Amino acid sequence: MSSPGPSRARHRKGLERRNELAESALLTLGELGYARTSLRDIAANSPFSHGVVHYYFSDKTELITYCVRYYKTQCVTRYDDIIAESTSAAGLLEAFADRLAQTLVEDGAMHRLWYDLRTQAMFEDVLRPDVLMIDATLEDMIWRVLSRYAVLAGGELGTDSATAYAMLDGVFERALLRHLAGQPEALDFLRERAVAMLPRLLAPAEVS
Amino acid sequence: MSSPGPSRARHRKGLERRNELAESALLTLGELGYARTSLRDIAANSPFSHGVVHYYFSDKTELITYCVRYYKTQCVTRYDDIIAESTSAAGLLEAFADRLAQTLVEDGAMHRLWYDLRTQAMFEDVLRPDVLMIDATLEDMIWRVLSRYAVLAGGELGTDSATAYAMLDGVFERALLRHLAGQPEALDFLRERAVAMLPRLLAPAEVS
DNA sequence: TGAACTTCTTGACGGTGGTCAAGACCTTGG
DNA sequence: CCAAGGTCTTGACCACCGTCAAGAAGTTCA
Repeated sequence: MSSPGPSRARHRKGLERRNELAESALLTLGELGYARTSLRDIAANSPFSHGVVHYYFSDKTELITYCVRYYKTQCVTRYDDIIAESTSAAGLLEAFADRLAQTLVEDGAMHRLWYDLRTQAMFEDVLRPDVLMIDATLEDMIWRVLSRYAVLAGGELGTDSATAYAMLDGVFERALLRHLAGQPEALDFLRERAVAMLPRLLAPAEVS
Repeated sequence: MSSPGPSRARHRKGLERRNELAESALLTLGELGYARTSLRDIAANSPFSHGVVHYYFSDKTELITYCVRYYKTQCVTRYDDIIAESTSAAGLLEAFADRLAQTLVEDGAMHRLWYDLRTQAMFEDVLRPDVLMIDATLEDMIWRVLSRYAVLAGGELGTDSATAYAMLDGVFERALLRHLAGQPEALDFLRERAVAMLPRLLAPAEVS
């Protein structure tokens, strides 16, 4: 055989390299965006040269989709400690809002990359399965927070997880854009709106 | 002077050509997305050749930003007739939800282009001013619907326009992605969630 | 040590994209 | 009719990108 083949590289310590490349790629993608990131850019921000990508990945899209899947592992447990440690509804509300604002600042590049990939999935079919899978995972993550909040607040949730996640995500996406645009009030907006939104997602006591 | 200069082309009937090119460009952009659309693609979907773009636009980014601004004129009045014609809260709710679902299907390409551009604005500074301006316009558009709904429902609005727009936009964006992914239930999801959301944006009578 | 295999680098190829310039085509006014 | 200027096409340029192949460098094991 002239080439070792990607199936070979997939085993052994090649998996470490794949993850290593994925991490470098995610950093570059978060900085430049999906469209402007080339394989040479990714390799330049890694300890390797540009040719090595085709040793561990057969295709550029395979690298991207692998990165997308790898990205998921970085964010699924972002609020789980808050869920476990909070003992009151107000405390969870505060901690959740703070964590939202914190990750928006610290992981801003990753978040905008996620929005970029999710939007590209509207154009490219190949990205859709992975994007929808991650979106469902994020939805579950938020739903766990809300469920815990409902228990602590002593109420029932009046919304499904899809709607709750979509609404919260819309607020977060807006805050991210404003924050990246240099508007400092975006952080307080996110915090305040998150605090105000969660109680409203509980089922109302009386229906008019 | 060797070239007539873009400032010359900006006057006279050149403005018609600019709009003509912008319309062709928007169609192509909506089909391929911002990243994969080249000037040659745009020209191919227009009555002109690829060189004419640089006669009316100095730069690719100038064409894009012009397109973004031109795009605004297509969507600002999308719900104004509903606002004017509705006579009951329930009627407005129904008409608004139907219109949402209708434009999601009919103008799907334009909507995903809008989300694409808004996301690219997180990476490229040049796009930010226009994107933020259009976002504010859309926010106003939604706010007009909500204000009218509050009047017809005989209540006060319990949210600011930024939050209301962000939440509704999150639901719409989700429905669009699912719709483009071939999930037929996305349309009903959008309709139902819109109908359920608007009443909740009114100020609650009692606070627990 | 040295052969076999894995891993990585280098350099090249075809294709595409933004940009520009030269000239053709068309319109207008004298 | 012709000249002048506006409008558009054609073709080329250079840079960049994905891809691949040939071989160098490193590793493993008898």
